[in-house]
Amino acid sequence: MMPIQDALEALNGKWKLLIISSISLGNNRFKEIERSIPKISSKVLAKELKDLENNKLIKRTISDYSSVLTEYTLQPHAETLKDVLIALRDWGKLHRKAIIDK
Amino acid sequence: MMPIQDALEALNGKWKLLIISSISLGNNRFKEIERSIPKISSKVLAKELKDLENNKLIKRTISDYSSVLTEYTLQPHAETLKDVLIALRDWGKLHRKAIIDK
DNA sequence: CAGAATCCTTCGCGATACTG
DNA sequence: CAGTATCGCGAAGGATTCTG
Repeated sequence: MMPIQDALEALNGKWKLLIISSISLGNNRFKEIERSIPKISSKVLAKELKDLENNKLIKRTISDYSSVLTEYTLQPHAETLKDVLIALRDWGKLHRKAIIDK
Repeated sequence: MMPIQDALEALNGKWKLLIISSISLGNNRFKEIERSIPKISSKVLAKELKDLENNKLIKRTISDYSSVLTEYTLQPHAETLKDVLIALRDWGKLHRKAIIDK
């Protein structure tokens, strides 16, 4: 039971897994991520990115003096989350069939 | 992306997956579930159980006129969530090692 | 572009007490 | 036992504006 609780705590909120998924799909810039996730605001995105960075799930790299080229990449530790994402995505499809569509 | 969002929406909050996990471990009565999840309150549990029922993830069965024998069981549709739970639990262990312990 | 600042509203959730 | 009823706080999140 406890490991699940640990995981849920690190991934709390409705955004973190989506952000990780987005980055893993090749969106590495702030605006790219923002555009890839419908309805997220820049404020929330900034905050979630910090959380993820603190939890060592992503890495922030500033490769430009003017900070216009900040990039976010997954840490190895987040790579292992892909199994979760896959399972979640598979279930999401089933769920949509079962509930949302009729 | 969207299926993940669907899944996250159905499983929102920090309790639903824990509840499903608990039921899958054999806790079928209200009090059993409550006791198995540290820190959850009866109010929150009642509300989450309703949500899960509405989403057809669990089934509520009253087998006594005085409602003292209510039981909660997983719907087939929730069984497919076990892959998510397994992935999450595996990752939770890693995460604990990586972050929480030093 | 990549955010920070501010203001404001909603909501998850806890605490406590009560009911059939 | 299996919940319901109230109260209330703090955090999450939306909208908008601003900055280097």
